[in-house]
Amino acid sequence: MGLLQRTKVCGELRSCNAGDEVVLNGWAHRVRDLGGVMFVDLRDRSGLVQLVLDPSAFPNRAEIRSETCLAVTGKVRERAEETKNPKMETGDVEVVVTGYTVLGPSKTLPFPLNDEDQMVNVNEDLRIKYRYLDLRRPSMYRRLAIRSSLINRIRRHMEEQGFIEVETPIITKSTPEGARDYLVPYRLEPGKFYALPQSPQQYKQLLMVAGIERYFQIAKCFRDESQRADRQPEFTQLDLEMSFVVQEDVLQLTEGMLRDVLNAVIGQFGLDKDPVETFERLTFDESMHLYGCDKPDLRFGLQLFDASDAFADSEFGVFRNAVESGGVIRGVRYPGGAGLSRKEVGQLEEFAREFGAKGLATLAFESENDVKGSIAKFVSADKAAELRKLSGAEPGDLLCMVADDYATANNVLYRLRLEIGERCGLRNPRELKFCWVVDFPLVEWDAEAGRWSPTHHPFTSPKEEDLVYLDSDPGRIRADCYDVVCNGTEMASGSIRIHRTDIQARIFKLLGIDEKTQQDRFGHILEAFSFGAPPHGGIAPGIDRLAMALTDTENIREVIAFPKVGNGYDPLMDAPSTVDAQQWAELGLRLSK
RNA sequence: GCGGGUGUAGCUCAGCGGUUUAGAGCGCCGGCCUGUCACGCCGGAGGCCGCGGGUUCAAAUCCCGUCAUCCGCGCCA
Repeated sequence: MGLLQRTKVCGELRSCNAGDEVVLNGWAHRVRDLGGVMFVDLRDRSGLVQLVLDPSAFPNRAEIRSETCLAVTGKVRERAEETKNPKMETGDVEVVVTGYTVLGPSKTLPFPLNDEDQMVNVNEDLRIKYRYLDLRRPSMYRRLAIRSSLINRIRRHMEEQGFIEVETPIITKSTPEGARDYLVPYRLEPGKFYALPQSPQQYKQLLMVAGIERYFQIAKCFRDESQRADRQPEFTQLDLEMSFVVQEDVLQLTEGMLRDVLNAVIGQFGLDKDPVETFERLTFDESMHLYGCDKPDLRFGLQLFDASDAFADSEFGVFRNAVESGGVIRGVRYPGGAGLSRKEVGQLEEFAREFGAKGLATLAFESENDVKGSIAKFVSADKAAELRKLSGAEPGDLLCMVADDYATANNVLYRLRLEIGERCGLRNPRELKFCWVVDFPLVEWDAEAGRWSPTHHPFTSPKEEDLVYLDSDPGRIRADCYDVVCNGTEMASGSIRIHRTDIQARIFKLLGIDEKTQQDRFGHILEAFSFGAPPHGGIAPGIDRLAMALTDTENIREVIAFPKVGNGYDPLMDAPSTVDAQQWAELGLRLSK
């Protein structure tokens, strides 16, 4: 007997189908055997519908258990009014079963699939080990469907804008700058390795030399670095590159694409999100000054304030010394924080210390002119008024201040601002607040290595007007480099690239990459640029992170079908795994132990 | 590499200022039940308390180590 194939899907059945003879395929989501009558909620990807079985007709009905895969024939019936279930989409009807076939019996499950409340706490490694079960949950299916729609709409939008998708190699060349590479041994010449791409960066620039002009790719990228809640060893980016453009062109195209696509997905799935609006723009310097970081969460204000001048002549030695030695006094306002207990303020200070603060000075505005807190005795009434003006503090607020070098103070206050925003519930969960951060510095000083290192990558174009600082003050050179930030998370990063070999040579020199290294690592691309390279630039938005933002998930694993756990291990496939002796031999490898 | 959390029944958790037989809910097995929709009722099985060592008359509980996992720092051009 062949497969009894469905004529309807579970989730589509309504009162108007009453009387229809139907065949359904799906899984037993819940089973309720009352003795004289048995109910089964049958689930397929469209939803649930209730089956009714007459026990006398089905003596083997006990074989229908949770997650048994079934083919069912039956007749749709409108339920009696008092037995309708308004909580179910299909709750007005039920299917009276005339026959069924068990397509696939199921063992007892390792965790319950029919209780989303309990599922939120199930061990992640267990969920991932049994991902094929985990993905049966409607909430997981929905996330994958949202991701699919996101990717499809991106592809459509990009093609409409004249881009073509080009696949670039997964097995390619190691580039030791930046993240650690995943390496693949080369069988024919032991000791040589391919690498998996950290991004298709060099290929897409070669495609510009190749005259493709508008390239994109839904690209898998690989980085062998330690994970976070929003970082996996392999992830997906919309990689794109354009020729004959300036920074503004890339910004316009990217913003238009993201807004169109995200708003369409929000509409299609009825997501709990307000439409994405025009992106704000901040320079890197502004962002650092106002928010202490290059990825500000703009869902709330609480901009940092700078009280260095106010405390330059302070009686408070710590502050005065900090300013005298070139540091800063910066702070953030904690709305309503004046009411915090001594212990709670201590916890805030502890929090600040974790990120490098030497201490946390606090000043509570109990009322208009009544200040308390760790530095209150050094703050005159005039100073208090000045601070109130600087910080925007109102009665009941607490000011948290840090004296340190600019970078450390910013880092501490960046984290503290987010913490305060969280505690005060200032984030609107419906909001996807996008912004551009532009004008990043080209290079930053790597104290450990004792040299300049690229903020983005070595092909990033410096702003022409800043090239005058190349020899005198490289840290002052700004780049045509830009990030998309949403709700405090970096969503995309891009730049205009260097297409002139003379400028590229000067940048390599600045970065301390000598002639030989240039040839070994980048010879192919440098030569390519000598054959009429067009000006070009691009960007790469992270698909996983966009999917996270849309689905309100805190963890990247929730939007990836088959993720790895924290140490890069895959409990489902049991990878990485050992390989047999012959494979070692073929690759000319042995363990040095 | 570092810091913090967690690890007890198939799942989620309680117990952890040492003590007799380690508990609950869900699930599972058996029985009853004709309108449930987290069905209900009765009964039952199920535990190297992550692993190793130590302290103690006595350890799930205290100490040390170790492994796994989660979150974060470093790292992620």
